[in-house]
Formats: sequence, C-alpha cells, structure tokens
Amino acid sequence: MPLEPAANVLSQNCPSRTVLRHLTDRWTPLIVTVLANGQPLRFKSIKEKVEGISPKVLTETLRSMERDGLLTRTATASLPPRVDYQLTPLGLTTVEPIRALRLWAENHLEEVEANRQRYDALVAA
Amino acid sequence: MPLEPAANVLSQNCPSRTVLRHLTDRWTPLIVTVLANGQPLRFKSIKEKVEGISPKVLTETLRSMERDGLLTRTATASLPPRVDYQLTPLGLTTVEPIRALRLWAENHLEEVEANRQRYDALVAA
DNA sequence: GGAACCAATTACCTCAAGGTAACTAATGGG
DNA sequence: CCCATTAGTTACCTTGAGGTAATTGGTTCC
Repeated sequence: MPLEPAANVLSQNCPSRTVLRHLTDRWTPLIVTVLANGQPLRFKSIKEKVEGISPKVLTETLRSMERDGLLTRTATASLPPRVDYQLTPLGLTTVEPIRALRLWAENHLEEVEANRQRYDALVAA
Repeated sequence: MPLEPAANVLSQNCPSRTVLRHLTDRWTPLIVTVLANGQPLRFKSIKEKVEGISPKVLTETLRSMERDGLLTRTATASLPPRVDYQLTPLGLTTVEPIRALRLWAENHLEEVEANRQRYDALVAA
C-alpha cells in the first residue's frame, strides 16, 4: 500500500484546493453555522436563518455539500412536502474550524474597520 | 458608553459578513499560510510559494489585507527594489483558524472525493 | 374556484473576481 | 548596447458565482 502523497493547498494542482474553496464558498460557512448543533433543519427554516440567500443558491449550495458528504437530505412526501437537512459526522467536523473563523470575523469587526479608516485616510493624503 | 450590538454574520446587513468574505477570499488563506510563522517575506517569494497566483491578484490581495490591518508592507528603495510583507499581531490571530480550515481540506480530501464518486454514481443511475 | 403552502426548478441576466499579457522604473552586469 | 532583476501597473478579457423572477405540483383551507 503506497503512502498517499500529502495534500498541499499551496500546490497548483492539488485537489485539496477545491475542497478548501468549497468550504469557503460564500454561503457554506453560514449554512454550517445554522446546522452546527447537529439537529436537522428544513429548507425553509435554513432560508430564514441565513438572511438574504435566494432559494436557487440555497439549493445549489446544499446539493454541493450533500455531494461532498457534509450533510444529508431527507425528503418526506407529506403535504406540504418536507425536506430536512442535517450535518453528517464528517460535516460536524467542519463546525469547529468554521466557528473559529466566524467568531474571528464577528469579534474583530471593529478593529478591522478602524484599520480601514486609518489606511484610507493615509492613502487619500 | 453604549454596548456595541453584537456582530452576527447571519444578519443580512451585518458588516462582519464582509470581514468573513475577505478572510475566505480565494487567495487570502494561502497567503496567510505562507506568512504564518511571523517572518517577513518578499513579494517574489510569496508569489513562488503560492503557486499559480498572478502578480496582479497578489498585489490586490496584499493591499486588501494591508488595509484591513492583517499585514504590513515595507518597501526598501534598494536595487533591485525590495518589498517585505509581514503579518501584524492582528494578522497572526487569523493563523490558527485558517490553519484549522486548511488542515481540514488537506486531511479530508480523500473522504470528500469518495463521497463525490458515490453521489455521482447514484445520480447517474 | 381560487389562494396558500413548501421545496424546489428554469431561464435569464449581471457583475465583479480573477486571469492574461504587455509594459514600466531604476540600475548593475556582460 | 542590451539584458536581467524586482515589484509592480495597465488595459483588456473571461468566466462563473450568484441574483431575479416566474413557474411547477399536489393538497388542503376558505
């Protein structure tokens, strides 16, 4: 059994780059965030919590995550129809990294904005 | 002193969303990765380590990171010219979250690819 | 007999991120 | 005289992610 060559996102053709890009897609971190506790959520409910996402893009992003094995999709043929999405064990392992990234953005917002103002003032001068 | 309203990336107009998007720009995690040890690197050196990035986009991304206060740019008027980039203390606080994300991508690559094959086989059927 | 409900799908459009290629300034080296 | 070097800039183009709006289907509610 040969050892796999180590994946390395710095390498031009390493497929781990696409994995990283999926993980950092515009809406993926937000969807992981609302599913983070492991409980299933319905399509409509996700759409409400992730403010501003369109149904088309939500469907696309959920499909992509399902394909990568991050979540499961369970359709119930009830009336009205019901579809539940739930993170898989693999998906749950992304929760902590994504949570850290999200918290960084939320907690350093003011500092970043202050830096921008300083920079823009310098450049204008 | 009024308390700041808590930032929340799930809110449509919360400016923390743009901070998160910057952090997850196509090249930002890779640039943070090569600067992660805190040592300054020259433009050319970054360009070589982050395989495939064009000089234009590297300049743009570095400028954006400098504006947000993640790194400093130090130009030396020597010949040939020399410009060093180095993570700031703020930038260094992104290293761990980004490292976790990168490691996830690299370490779960095979599992993700296996899931994709399974999914595509099912959908084709 | 229409409206509401849910989870989409479809067709279409837009825009900005990113890519490509050529060019610049300043100077030392052959 | 011309090339190499470094860190870009400029003009231009492409692409694909994402947005918008309308539509579907089956059933119950009014």
